[in-house]
Amino acid sequence: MSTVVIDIIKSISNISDAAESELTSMIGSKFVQRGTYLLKEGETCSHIYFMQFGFAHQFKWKKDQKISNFFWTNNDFVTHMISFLTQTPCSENIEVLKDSKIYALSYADLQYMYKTYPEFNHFGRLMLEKYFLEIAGLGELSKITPAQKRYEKLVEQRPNLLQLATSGQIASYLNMSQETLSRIRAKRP
Amino acid sequence: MSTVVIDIIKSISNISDAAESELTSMIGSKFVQRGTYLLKEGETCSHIYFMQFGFAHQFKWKKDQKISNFFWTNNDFVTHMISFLTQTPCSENIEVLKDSKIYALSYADLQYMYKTYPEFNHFGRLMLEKYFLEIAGLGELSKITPAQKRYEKLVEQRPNLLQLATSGQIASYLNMSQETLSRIRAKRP
DNA sequence: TGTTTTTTTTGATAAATATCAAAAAAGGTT
DNA sequence: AACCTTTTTTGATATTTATCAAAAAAAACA
Repeated sequence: MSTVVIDIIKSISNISDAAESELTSMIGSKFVQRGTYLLKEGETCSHIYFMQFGFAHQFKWKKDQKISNFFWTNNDFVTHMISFLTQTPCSENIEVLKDSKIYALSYADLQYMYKTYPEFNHFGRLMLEKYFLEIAGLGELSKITPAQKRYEKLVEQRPNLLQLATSGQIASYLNMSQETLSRIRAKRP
Repeated sequence: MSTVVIDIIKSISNISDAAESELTSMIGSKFVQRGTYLLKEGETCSHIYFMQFGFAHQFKWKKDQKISNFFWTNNDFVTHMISFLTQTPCSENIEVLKDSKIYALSYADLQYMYKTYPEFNHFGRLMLEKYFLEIAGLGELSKITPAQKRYEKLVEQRPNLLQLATSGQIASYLNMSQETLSRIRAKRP
């Protein structure tokens, strides 16, 4: 019995039949609806998720507004990596924004896999590399000034985000008010 | 013959004698002087460095000014991780800011180690985790507004940086002009 | 110690962007 | 289609911060 996520894992790294069998029993798949929280601020991130399809973001409350930090979509590994690695509480939320199919692996199970099947560290390393590249270039983006260049960079680097996120989410991600984003978009159609 | 960096690696992960012996012959140590570039924009990052002691930053040119993105100091792994992982050119520079002692491991040698000694992936995973935590929270920091809160957060999160970096470097890191930083500092002594 | 050079601070002004408020447009619902 | 709700746009103003210029302070050097 092979799930999509096991196939993904096997495409990243060879694992033994024994490891595959254990993993299969550990990894739960589920459909999650828009609006579901995978993580709330104050909690310690207990799982790493693989998003087969869907859309989610990490955000922080600022007054009564959600400020998006990252977005994840098809074939992304989703987690609050700092909280997950250090097993300490985080101050962000992860919310599913479109109905999604995800697979979940708990921190404890992952540690068990590393310990029991040392060769699984190869997968762990590559997963971390993939996650790293997913979220890379974020610090860079928010430093660009003025606001218009920030938007242009986003259009260049993550055009698909423009289809998936609302303009309020994009504005918060780009660290500008919704009105400023609207004005930037009005300028060059 | 054991160097400091081999001891560090062994403290992170057990490696076999054969792996240790090969590693020792691969890893070159050197004293690098203030002003030395470990990476220049346009280049592909070929090495991962371990900084035994010293101080370095990653920066980008903006007009004729250096804008700092990260800082590294004692016991940090230093590299342009995106360029290193993808082996593609980067648009940033890594410059040593204080005389430092570093150890260098090339991308090719690291890949050889992963391939020849699969258990070395355990170290690779933990090194990546450590690097990840070093640079974490950057995207977050630069989104905070107003400028004063950004500074306060830095004081709280990386107080040692205030001793190591010049105020021009800190201002560029916090995405504000040197004058603004000066005014913020004048307010609360 | 005095002199030069660099860095930091201060002041005045300009530019970018946020905020508030209202109008317009777009989407949903019956 | 008509109505309601939400989102987006537009306008006016206020605030934040950058920029430019000069003074003051600190550091480097003779």
